[in-house]
Amino acid sequence: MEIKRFPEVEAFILHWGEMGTQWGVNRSVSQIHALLYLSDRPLPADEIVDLLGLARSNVSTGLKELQGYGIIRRTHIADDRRDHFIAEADLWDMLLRIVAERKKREIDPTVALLGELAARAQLNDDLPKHVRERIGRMHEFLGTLSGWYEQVRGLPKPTLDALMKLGGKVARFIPGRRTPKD
Amino acid sequence: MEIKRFPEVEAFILHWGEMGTQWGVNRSVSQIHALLYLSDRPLPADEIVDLLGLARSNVSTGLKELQGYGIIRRTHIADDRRDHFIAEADLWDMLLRIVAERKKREIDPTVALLGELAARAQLNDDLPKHVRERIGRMHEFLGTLSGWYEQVRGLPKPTLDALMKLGGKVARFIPGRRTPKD
DNA sequence: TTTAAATTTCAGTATTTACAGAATTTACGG
DNA sequence: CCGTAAATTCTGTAAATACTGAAATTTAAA
Repeated sequence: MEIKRFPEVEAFILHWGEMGTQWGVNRSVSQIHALLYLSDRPLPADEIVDLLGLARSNVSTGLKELQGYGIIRRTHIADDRRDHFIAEADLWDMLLRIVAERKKREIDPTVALLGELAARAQLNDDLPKHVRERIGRMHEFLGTLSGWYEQVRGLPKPTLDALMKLGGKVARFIPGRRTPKD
Repeated sequence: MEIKRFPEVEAFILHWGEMGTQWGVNRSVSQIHALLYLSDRPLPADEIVDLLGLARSNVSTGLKELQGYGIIRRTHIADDRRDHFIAEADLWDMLLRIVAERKKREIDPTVALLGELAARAQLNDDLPKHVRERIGRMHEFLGTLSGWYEQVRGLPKPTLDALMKLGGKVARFIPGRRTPKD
């Protein structure tokens, strides 16, 4: 408790906030997330307001956004009407959820659009061939990447850890590879 | 040529621009990138100005930013003083460069900061144990992820393609795995 | 139910970011 | 070198985004 008083905590929260803005996430939202990540107990909105110096309404919106990502959840504390919030503590879970949500919001619609464009491009004979080809290639690339993520997302955490450690060495196991050196 | 006249091209550029903003990239910058991606010949800044309806200054800045990412390059055309620009056509190259640059700009500094904080946290006895632990865990996680990317980035494109196709099946090859089903 | 606390929505304001146009610098051809 | 075209930097303005405080709504305990 009184977690915010420590300069290390302060620094972490400020940096996480800046980080967020660079990736198109509202600064308040990522600060709230940082605070909850470092807290070992669920915090009510009021307390977040006090600790971060934000307006209550702002915190409310931020909490909703973080719940949308699925990286914080509401809990309840005995003899307290207020909602309390706690962050996902497992970093794999956190990352996989964030990526999944951004994929859903941004990549999936993009793939869908590219699919339509590619289809329309087939019918339009005026369209230069290289345009048709490049839209098609982007469509396929993003689609493949999406499919790959869907699969990887389902792997158990220890497997993900192992794959990380393996790094570039996974290449060894690809069938029909020319040079099995690296 | 006259590439911009086609509705499919228009749609692609507009969508790519919106996409950019969602990831913290300036709309003009990503529109310029989209245009160059669809163009089969290098374009001078003037032409980009005309096609996208942006100010010359804005295009200049955007081109510099894209060069910073390493996903467009300057070329020269015979009997033309002006710089011309062409986009990386290979999508693996494009993606790997973008991720590498964002890693350099955002992740690496974060890992560095977390390292300092973790070190400072060791000395500060007042700091709650769980805070120390969580900062440390985040540090390690992002560090591992970074190292993994450095390795994967170096793999040849066909290998990357193969890994994509393999999807979750790579898990099979992890040594000492309990259940080799999926 | 009633009432009060808790939360969310909304509308106005502030801040940040993007952009255009002017001014300046750089690079090239003569 | 000199003059001109091209490119960049800079400054003020416009647009988008974030944020607050007040009002409205929801929730839950009495």
